[in-house]
Amino acid sequence: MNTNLLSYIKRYINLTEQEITVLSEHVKIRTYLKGQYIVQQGEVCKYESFVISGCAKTFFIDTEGNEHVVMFAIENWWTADLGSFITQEPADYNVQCLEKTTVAQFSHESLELLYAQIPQLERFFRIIIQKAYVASQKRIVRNFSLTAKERYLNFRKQYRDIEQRVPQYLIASYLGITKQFLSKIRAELI
Amino acid sequence: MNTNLLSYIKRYINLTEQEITVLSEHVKIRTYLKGQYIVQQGEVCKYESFVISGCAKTFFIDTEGNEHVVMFAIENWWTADLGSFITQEPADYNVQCLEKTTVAQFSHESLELLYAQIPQLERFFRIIIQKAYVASQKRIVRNFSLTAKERYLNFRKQYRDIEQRVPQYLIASYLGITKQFLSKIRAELI
DNA sequence: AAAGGATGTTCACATAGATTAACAAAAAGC
DNA sequence: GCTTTTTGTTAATCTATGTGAACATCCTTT
Repeated sequence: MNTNLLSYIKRYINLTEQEITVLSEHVKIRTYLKGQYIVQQGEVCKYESFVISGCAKTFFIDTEGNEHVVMFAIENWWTADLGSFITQEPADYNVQCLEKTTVAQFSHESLELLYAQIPQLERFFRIIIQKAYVASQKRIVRNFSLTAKERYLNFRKQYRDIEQRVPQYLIASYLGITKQFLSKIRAELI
Repeated sequence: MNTNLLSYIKRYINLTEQEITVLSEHVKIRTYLKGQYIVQQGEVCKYESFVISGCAKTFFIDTEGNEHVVMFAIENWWTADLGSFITQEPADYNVQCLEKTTVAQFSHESLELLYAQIPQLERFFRIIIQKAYVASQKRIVRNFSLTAKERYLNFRKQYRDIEQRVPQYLIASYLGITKQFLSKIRAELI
C-alpha cells in the first residue's frame, strides 16, 4: 500500500490493519510517461487517480478546436473526469501527463466494493469532494469578480509549486486568457 | 418528516422506519419571508438547507460593492455557504429569499450526530456533493468556452423554471454580465 | 555545432462586453 | 386610480482582452 495515499487517507479517517489490506488489494499503482493520457475525451473514465508523483493537466477541446485547461494535478491531488467516472458515460475531458507520473487508481467496481466493505470510505470521499466543490465555487467567483491580472496573482500565490512546473501557455489557458495577454501581464509586473 | 425531503433522500439510499424517526428529530422546518436572509456574509453558516418551497439566491458583495449572484435554489435544491458550514468560519456568501421560502435545515452538530447514527447518510451526501461538483466544473468550462449569448441560451434551456421566477438583472449577474448587455442579447434573439 | 520544435514576447488592430445616462414599462404601495 | 419603486431597454462611448503575425529564446535531437 502506497504510503503517500495511506497517510493522506489517515488525515480524515482511521483504518484498521485489516481494512488497509482490503484497500490495498483494490488499488492499482501505475506509471505514465510524459505525454500519455490517463483519461481521453470520448472514452469512459475508468479510474479515480491519486497522484503519487508527477503532474497532469485536465483539458478539453472545444468546437473550434481550442484547448482549455480545466485543472492541474500534482502530488497528493486526485484527478479524473468525475462526471464520466460516476455515470460511466464518455468523458468530456482529457487528463494528460506533463511529466512521468505515478498514480494510485480506483476502478468504479473496486470503489463500490470498497464502499460496501469499508463504509468509512464514504465519509472519506464525502469530505474530499466537499472540499473540491468549495474550491470549485470559489474559482467561479474569482473568474467573475477579478481581472485577469488579479487571477494570475492569485494563482501564483495559491499554486506556486504548479506555476514552476508547467509552461506559461497552459497557465494562461487555465486562467481563461491567451498566452499573449498573460505575457503582457507578466511584463507589467516587472 | 417532510415528504419532499424524504422522497428525495429515498432516491439515493434506503432508510428504515426507525432511521426516518431519528432523522426527523434532527431536521428543523423553517419558513422565511421574501427578502429574509438564510445565510449572511461574515456570519457562520449554521445550516444546510433543503428548499421545500420558494426560491433563494446566493450572492456576495465584492470589494467595489457590486453584487454577484453565485447560484439560485428552488424546490428540491440544497443551499448554504458550504465552505463556511464545513469549517464553521464566517461565510463568504449571502443566501437571501426571493419569495416566501420553506426549508428543511440540518445544523452542523445534528449532521455529525446523524452521520454517526445513520452511516448511510455519508453515502447520500457524498453522492449529492459529487453531482454538485460535476455541475460546478461544467459551469467553469462553459464560462471559459462560451460567449455570453451562448451561456444565456444554455441557462434558459437548463433552468427554464428558474428563469420564469427571477428578475433579468439577477440572471445577468449569475451569467457574469451586465443587465444592459443581457437586454441587448434578448433583443437580438427576437 | 546545427537544425528543429517548443515556448515566450511584442505590437498593431479588432471585438465582446462594461459604463453611463436617459427613458419606458411594470409592479407595489397608498 | 395615482405615485413611487423596481425592473427592463436603448444608445454612445470606453476598456479589457482577443487575434494574427513576426520574432526571440530555449531545449532537444542529431
